[in-house]
Amino acid sequence: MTEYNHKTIEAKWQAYWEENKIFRAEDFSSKPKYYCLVEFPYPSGDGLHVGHPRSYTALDILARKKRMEGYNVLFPMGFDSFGLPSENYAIKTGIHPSITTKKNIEQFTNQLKSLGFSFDWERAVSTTDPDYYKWTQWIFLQFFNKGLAYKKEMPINWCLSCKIGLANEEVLDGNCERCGGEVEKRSIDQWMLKITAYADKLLKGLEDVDFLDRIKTQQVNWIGKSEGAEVDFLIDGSDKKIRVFTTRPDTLFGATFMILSPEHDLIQTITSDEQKSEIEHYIRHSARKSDLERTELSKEKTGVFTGAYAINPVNNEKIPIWIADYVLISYGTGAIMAVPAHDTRDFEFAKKFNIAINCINHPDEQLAQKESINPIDVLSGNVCWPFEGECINSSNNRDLNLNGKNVKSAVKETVEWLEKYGAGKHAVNYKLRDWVFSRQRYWGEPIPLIHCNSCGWIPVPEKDLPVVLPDVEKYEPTETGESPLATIEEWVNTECPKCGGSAKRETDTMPNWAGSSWYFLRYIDPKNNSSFADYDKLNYWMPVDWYNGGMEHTTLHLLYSRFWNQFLSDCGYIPASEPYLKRTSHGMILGEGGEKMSKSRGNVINPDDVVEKYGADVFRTYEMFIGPFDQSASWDTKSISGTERFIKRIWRLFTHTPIKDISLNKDQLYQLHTTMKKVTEDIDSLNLNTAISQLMIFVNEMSTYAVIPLKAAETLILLVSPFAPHLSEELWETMGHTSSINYADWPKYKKDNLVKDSIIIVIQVNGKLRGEISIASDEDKESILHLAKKEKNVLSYLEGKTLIKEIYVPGRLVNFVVR
RNA sequence: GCCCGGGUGGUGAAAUUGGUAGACACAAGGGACUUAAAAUCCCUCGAAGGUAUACUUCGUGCCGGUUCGAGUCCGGCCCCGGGUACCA
Repeated sequence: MTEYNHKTIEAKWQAYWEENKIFRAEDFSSKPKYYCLVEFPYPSGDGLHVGHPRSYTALDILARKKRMEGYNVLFPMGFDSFGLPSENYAIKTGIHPSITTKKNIEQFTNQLKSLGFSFDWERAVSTTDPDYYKWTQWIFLQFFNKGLAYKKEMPINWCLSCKIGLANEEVLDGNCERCGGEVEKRSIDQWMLKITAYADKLLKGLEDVDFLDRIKTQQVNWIGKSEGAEVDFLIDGSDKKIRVFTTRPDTLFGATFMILSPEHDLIQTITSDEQKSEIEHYIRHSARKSDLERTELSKEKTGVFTGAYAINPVNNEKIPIWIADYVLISYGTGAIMAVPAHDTRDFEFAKKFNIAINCINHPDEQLAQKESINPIDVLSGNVCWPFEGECINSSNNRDLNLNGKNVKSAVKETVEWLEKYGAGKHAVNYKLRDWVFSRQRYWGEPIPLIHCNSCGWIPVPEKDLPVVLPDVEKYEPTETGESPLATIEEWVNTECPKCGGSAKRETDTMPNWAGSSWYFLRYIDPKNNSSFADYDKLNYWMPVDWYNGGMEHTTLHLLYSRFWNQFLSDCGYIPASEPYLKRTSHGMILGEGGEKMSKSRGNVINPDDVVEKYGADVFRTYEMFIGPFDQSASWDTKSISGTERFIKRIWRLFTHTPIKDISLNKDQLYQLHTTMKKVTEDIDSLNLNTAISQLMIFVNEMSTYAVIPLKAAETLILLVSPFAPHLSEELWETMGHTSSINYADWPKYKKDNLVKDSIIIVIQVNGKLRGEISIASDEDKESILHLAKKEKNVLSYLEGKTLIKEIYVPGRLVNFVVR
């Protein structure tokens, strides 16, 4: 037998798998289905990063094991190929993004194939493929038809020197990423998707799925549901009202002023003449502030008095109305009632501008002590108390008396009172905002709408989809901030599908998030021309059983794709409302120094080099052995030799030691079945580092055998096969098997074999280790205690002492408590 | 500030969820084979004391607690990483 040569072995089996379509997922198979999903990559010009295979290898291992366990596994791969780098490259070089994209996809495909992943390549999709984005556009039209897509004026990041709209990730520290120039906010009409209509459903859906807790928490926080009340304040000397949202209606008696956001539309109406110029100045000033400044300068509160007063509905007191930019137009109603005694931000503001602070909530004594706050200071208005307490000074002569009540019941009672007097109502608010779905860019899916002056916005008829991206010569957005598509007159000018009159196409394109919001559905039926995917096939495959991806996608991508799935499910196109049963996230692979890999740091590891030198099997095993899957890990070139030795040791074991069909002794059975159990369970929980270490233990053990029992050899190779599939296929074949190891039965351990003849019992005296004894595994408690007491070192600790207690933990230890 | 993770040898990490802390590896040191090197194999490897592979003490970020027994549970604190940011 020759030396281990990864190049010939890996090439041989990769070709075999492809020719024999070993990993093809079969629609409607009678086997139970299992849908394994990894996030598809953006095919960047840099090629595959060593971080990509971490997720792919882990789920590949799972997929391979599931196949061996008799599942019909769907494990697909595709490309999220719309993206800024291709477009920026086109702006620089004039090379069409589709050419760059095609080239990059080819490179990625080759790289992925060289790693031996068991993807069903026949189902590969690419979001830039018109056959794919036809359905992205179609889904958008479903949103439009259901009234969930609407146009609204929204700010974009505008680079003053490039004259181009920038994505948020292209703005670095308030400046343009490529020219370093100044970036300002500019408002333009943009398409929005009403994800807020699904806020509750997205929240509720989390109850039924198995996501890592921290992922659930992130989703919950992002949606940010808060309950409270909307309260109307009359404006003194006007018929207008200011509506505010508050989570603490119980503090209404402590409201001593109001604040409108600088963008609030009542400002012009209510501002007094003498305050007008100051107000206008403040509005202009805060509009010019970038997002960065708003947050950086967040410490110091600013604001201006409008000259107007509002009437507090619970006590009819006149309170001043201010404007301040710490109140955001995008949250709630863009206006607040300020209760400085019980809100830290309002407290800061009141202190700075000398506004009254009325304490109406007596701190809970215990809590106050914990927070080291003296209630006296709160009562006098010197310290803010935003926590739990008891209402004081909170009653009026119209049946509202909150005094003595805690926060919860006071909130309830106030809301009831407000509703009775028509001054407010129970309300719910979300941090989640509607999704800005327009980009003024070339390289994205065209939004399939046509604007007609007489009919308004009309969808492109389904038969005319996809609206294909036309060729352009220049990829830069225009002087006006419109998409480069706007300059192609023959494309823009079209007929109204409804009245036949002249009309114009929408020139905005969709964001990068669009294509990835439903790709897991297209894998199920990637060639379908009449619908995005066949219902029966969806019914067979969905939901995804296990979805793994990066932690960086656990808010937006996860939320967006759940939203699309829920929506399509509500429309009756998909059976299940939640797309993913289980979601995990892997940690990043960092450079050797523990820093992020980047060209500028010069610490980038190219997976091709590793495969060339060590082979795919070593690379895969190394990445799984590197550390706990959900935590980040630093690449360590030296450590690869550990897994390299492991792989080569298996090869040598099979090629240099005789393998005979002899039975295993009791100890060998114990070792084998312990390994079967550990590896099986560890793959199921993706604890792949410990699965590998158990395999190493077993291989080390087998190296001491003079003759290897056939059963042990076969079982080992089956257990290793998901990790090192090429090596395993090769050895499986040399052992005389004629069919692929991929469909061999996964080994099942027997409990009977997990017992050893003799075991070691540890003996402690007062909790300290003093000795150990070897006993038969069925030895009874009495004789174990008896033997333990006789152990010579233990004896010296028992002599002259009184035995108070004997503790026996079966199969583990004995502890004598003495005095 | 808030919400998550995490802190264990020189290094990456294990630890059956309260029961021998450091499995499995890397690095290091020593040895075997070899003309030599690579590869391979064997031994040592938390710290201190001790001739010792006897044994003892200390040791899982820090302080305290619960327990026969704590890396693991409870209370308080410090540091590191990620997410988020005036959300009323």
